Amino acid sequence: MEPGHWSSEQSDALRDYFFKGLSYAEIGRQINARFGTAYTRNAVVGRAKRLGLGLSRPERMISPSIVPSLPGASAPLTPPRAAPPCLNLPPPSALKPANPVKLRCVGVQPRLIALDELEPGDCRYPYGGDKEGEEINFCGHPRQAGSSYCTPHARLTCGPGAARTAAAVALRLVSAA
DNA sequence: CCCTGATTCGC
DNA sequence: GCGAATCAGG
Repeated sequence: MEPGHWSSEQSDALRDYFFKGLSYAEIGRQINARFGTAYTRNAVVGRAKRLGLGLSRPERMISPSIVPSLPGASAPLTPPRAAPPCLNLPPPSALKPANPVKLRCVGVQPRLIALDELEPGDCRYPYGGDKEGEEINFCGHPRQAGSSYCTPHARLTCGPGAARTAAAVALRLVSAA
């Protein structure tokens, strides 16, 4: 895939991901993973803005700016998501305090390759298998050289004190090509 | 420190 | 038009 020109597929994917609410970085990773491209989040952002997506967004993370809150009378509209009561509050007690391997990788679309279908070079990040006896599938995205995981999962796995050298990053680009 | 989005600037 | 560099906030 020759960079420099966004295909309709990629633009569509970009729109889709963006509309879905994914962040630019996640969109970039997704598109990169799906199309084998190497778009950075900047590229995604720039493309999105030029594409006109920058204007279409009900509300983003823009919080501090113009708050038309007038003192006195200001409640013309009721809160959109006015959930009746707050009864179903899942206190920590009911929830599992231990969240050992809860995936934070939002936006990563695992192919959920079974073990026997898993090919060498596929990311071995486990999906499922939370319960004993359940089948464990794997991410299946192109894994990075020297790692058993793809880029997003490698980031997740190597949180503290993991060997993340600049060479690995460089290799990533090479292997991705 | 990490992340995020948004803009600017050079190609 | 494209993307990296850069800025600015969380």
